[in-house]
Amino acid sequence: MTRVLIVDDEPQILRAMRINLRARGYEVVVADTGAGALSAAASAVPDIVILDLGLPDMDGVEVIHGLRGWTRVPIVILSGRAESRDKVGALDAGADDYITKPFGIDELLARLRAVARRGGEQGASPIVRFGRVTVDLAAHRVTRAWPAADGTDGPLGADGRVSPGSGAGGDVGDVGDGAAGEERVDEVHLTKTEWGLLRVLVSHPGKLVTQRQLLTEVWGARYETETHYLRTYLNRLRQKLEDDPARPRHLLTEPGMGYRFQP
Amino acid sequence: MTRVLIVDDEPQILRAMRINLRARGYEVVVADTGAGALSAAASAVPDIVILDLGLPDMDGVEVIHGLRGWTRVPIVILSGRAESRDKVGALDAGADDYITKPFGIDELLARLRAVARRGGEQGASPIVRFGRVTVDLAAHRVTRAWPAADGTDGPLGADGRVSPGSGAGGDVGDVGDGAAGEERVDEVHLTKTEWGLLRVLVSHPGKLVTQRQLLTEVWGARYETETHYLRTYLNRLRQKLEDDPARPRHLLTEPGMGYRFQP
DNA sequence: ATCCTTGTTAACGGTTTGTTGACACCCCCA
DNA sequence: TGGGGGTGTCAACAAACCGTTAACAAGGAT
Repeated sequence: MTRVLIVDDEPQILRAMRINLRARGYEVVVADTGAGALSAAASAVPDIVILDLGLPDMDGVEVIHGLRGWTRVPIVILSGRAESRDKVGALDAGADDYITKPFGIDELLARLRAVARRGGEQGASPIVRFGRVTVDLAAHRVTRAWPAADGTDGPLGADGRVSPGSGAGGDVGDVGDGAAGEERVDEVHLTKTEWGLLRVLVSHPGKLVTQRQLLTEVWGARYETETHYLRTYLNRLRQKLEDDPARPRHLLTEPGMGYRFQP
Repeated sequence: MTRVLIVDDEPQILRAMRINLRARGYEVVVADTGAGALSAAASAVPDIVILDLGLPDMDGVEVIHGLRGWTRVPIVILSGRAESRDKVGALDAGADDYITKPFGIDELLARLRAVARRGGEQGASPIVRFGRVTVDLAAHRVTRAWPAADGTDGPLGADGRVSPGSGAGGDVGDVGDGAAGEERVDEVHLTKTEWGLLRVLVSHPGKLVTQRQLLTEVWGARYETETHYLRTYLNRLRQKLEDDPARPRHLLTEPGMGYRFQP
């Protein structure tokens, strides 16, 4: 879900936009000062920032500079001033679009889609690595490197049996050629549910995620009590991703509370 | 130097903008029709396109679609129409910004800098190759090379029967002459829908594309649930493009999630 | 020691997907 | 105006996949 930070000092505008954007499926975070905007952008890490230029504590261009110092998040300016000088200043400071009030909500939404579209395509795709596993959240792709030292280990267990859920039509195939001393990199095929679970966990690196949160985000609110799903699927993920599934090092259990992804 | 393609049918505007942009250090290419814009974009490969919506030969949104079919070059719309409906249509078709006339040249230049700032980082080759297939996104053309080793194989199966979905009036004809040791290269004819599907997939190489995204981009938002279209058309594409359509290596299914183009 | 939570494995069956074929529509052409 | 090839849409069936469930083992806490 796209997360939008709205920065405006007029409560009624803030409220109207929050309602509108939430109704369109955006996740909304708000701030009503420039300083609040900068700290909210750092903590909430929004996908888009909507910034009103007429803030009480800071000049709008200063806010843009403050953001651009460390992030390339798309910034859409809302302003009552339609003068060319203001637009040029804001755009050259690093804003991506400039809309003058009054504006239509449809136009705002279309412009948000436009900047989000561009913003989403570029930039380092969010890649998470742990152990020998690489998770590409944008491409929905998981790869796992296997040591080639002994040459025989790999997706096939020591007993030669195909481990359940790996191989068997799911894997695309080896990328490496298996030559001695080289690493083999295999695609790890995850089902929709497995992927959803892994996504939630790696999105909160190092943090404890409660069972309830996992169940609602992956299965839906009605599954809040089906904790055995978590056990089954954590087991599957560990089988596919952990070097020693019986002694997980990255997908950890916090008994009585939930699970934790340890990078 | 940044190359800008200006598309407008009013000579005086064309002239004024050419002078202004050249004075600012831009290289300027012009076109005064939609068709001319598409061919100029393909041959001149501009860094930015400035597009007037009121062209005589094509609807502006069609031009945007024609460009977005193969390139992500930033598109800035100029239009006399300020209605929300026009803006939304153009932006959702893939435009990056929308400026209503009359406009200040300073604002235009600032918006060009804003889109160029982001656009310069990407840019993909309009030609995609995988296996024996070459996809030219700019020319809307797909070719497939056949091994000439045994001399008899090709679009005709070993039993002499025309393989379903290829050939059968679709192929334009052999380009190669079939001499021993040479490769034969055949045009692969794709229908509009097939092309749209392939375009979306190869535009996101290696990434998973959800069923919803494919359906909305190729068929439209109202077809979001018609997943059987995807199955039918993926089958057709595999028949035409995969060496072994039953075991696709490049047009892959991710069960429950979507499809992936694997270069 | 016993109970509760968690881990592990296997199997069933519904759902999704692949595949084929039929049919209506449209445009071009005679 | 009628015919025919090409295309989009839809239905039906087979096959593969994966969510769900069950059963039991293991570990830890009270």
